[in-house]
Amino acid sequence: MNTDLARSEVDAAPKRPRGRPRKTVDERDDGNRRVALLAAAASLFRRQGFAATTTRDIAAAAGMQSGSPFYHFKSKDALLFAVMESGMHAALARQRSAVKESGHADKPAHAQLRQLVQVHFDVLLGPGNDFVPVMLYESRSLPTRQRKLLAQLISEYESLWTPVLNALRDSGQLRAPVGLARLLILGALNWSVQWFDPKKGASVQDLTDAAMALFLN
Amino acid sequence: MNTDLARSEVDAAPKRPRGRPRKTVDERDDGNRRVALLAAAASLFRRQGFAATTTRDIAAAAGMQSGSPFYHFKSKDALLFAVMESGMHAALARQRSAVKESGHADKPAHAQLRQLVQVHFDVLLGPGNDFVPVMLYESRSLPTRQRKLLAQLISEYESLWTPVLNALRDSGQLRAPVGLARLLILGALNWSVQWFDPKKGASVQDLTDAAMALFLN
DNA sequence: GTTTTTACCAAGCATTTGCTTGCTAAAAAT
DNA sequence: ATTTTTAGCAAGCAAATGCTTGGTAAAAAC
Repeated sequence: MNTDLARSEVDAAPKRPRGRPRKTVDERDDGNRRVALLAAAASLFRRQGFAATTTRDIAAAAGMQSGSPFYHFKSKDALLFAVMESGMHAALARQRSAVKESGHADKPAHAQLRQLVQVHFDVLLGPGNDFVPVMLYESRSLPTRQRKLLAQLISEYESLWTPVLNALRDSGQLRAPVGLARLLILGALNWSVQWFDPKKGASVQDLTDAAMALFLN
Repeated sequence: MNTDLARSEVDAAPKRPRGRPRKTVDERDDGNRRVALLAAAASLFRRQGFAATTTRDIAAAAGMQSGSPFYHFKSKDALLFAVMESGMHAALARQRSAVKESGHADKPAHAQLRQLVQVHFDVLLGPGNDFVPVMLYESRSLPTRQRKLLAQLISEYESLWTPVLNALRDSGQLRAPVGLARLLILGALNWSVQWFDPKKGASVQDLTDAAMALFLN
């Protein structure tokens, strides 16, 4: 019947929730429950993977009964897509504003790369940032159509890197071909999701320094 | 009752299969069916992920009925572990013999790293090499105990890289701290599983060249 | 003050899934 | 020639899973 991804996504600006409040009257707060579902799903998808996470798990983590998530999302797939899309939009926004700042003062290319790398690490490893890792590691679970929508966003994200890498290549600080260099660099960063542990020594700053030292002359 | 991982794994050297042959008498060949199951599982686990692959899928891909894989493997988990372990053993063997060759003639450190990188790419991207990618991307689906067994093998694998990286660091060709450099480099290589397409331009040689140019001065 | 909408819950249906059981025929061992 | 082992098949069970349905109390709209 309804081919939309979410049932309450028709209007872009979500209305205040008007239904039964969670516990007390003053606890209700704009779209809270939907956001709680997204966060719970992101966390579980990241830890266990999409296929190994049940909609019951997600409902329980958000303090709901097993059928209730389907009021907010049309299907489990739609929930996955919403997690990925919102993560990707947030990442794009952060990276764009960072590029604008660091590009504005006409900083050297290596400083712009450092900025891209640092924000990227933070998007992947910052506390509560499960959305982008889910996108990186679970996109094979998406139906083709939605995967294409995401590919568009990913391509926009990558296009922020290309001019900076081109400049570094021209100035001799980057010696690999730009296309492959971008894939290898992003791979090195993305893989950090597998091993990074904030309680275990290194910080995001350390990672950024090491990456810059590794990639540039 | 039986806590072994596989039912027909008690003796290390597998006997000739003596049961009903698949189609004709001359088709039976040492452990063929078990190996066929492993290959089918590896391929499906890689394409769809472990949790999204059913034991029926695997049986069908190996030309069996749905219950038959459980004659060869105690559980779906055991099948996954067998795929990973065998992939890791093969990778270790290939890398060890490569290191022995390139270390024997006292080659310079950068040539040794090139050898490591090239073999690593080949283990990940070579035709029919699904086993190691499955290990890299599905190990979260393993029970803790078996994950620890694998961690041991991974650590052996990484220990092949450390002396080479140390030499490069000492000679000034590698400027990042060795520990983080190893993680970042392996990440860059491992991520290639996500984007590499042999029909689409680059070869494993190209990748190796680009990686060397990127990581070393 | 009445009506409508929202945000769920309680129960359950249909299907899928991992795995088991009882059996069988060919091959190997004796 | 007889016995034992191997490599399955055919059928199905119990649990888990995605999702639906009918209802309901609180809040919002009128």
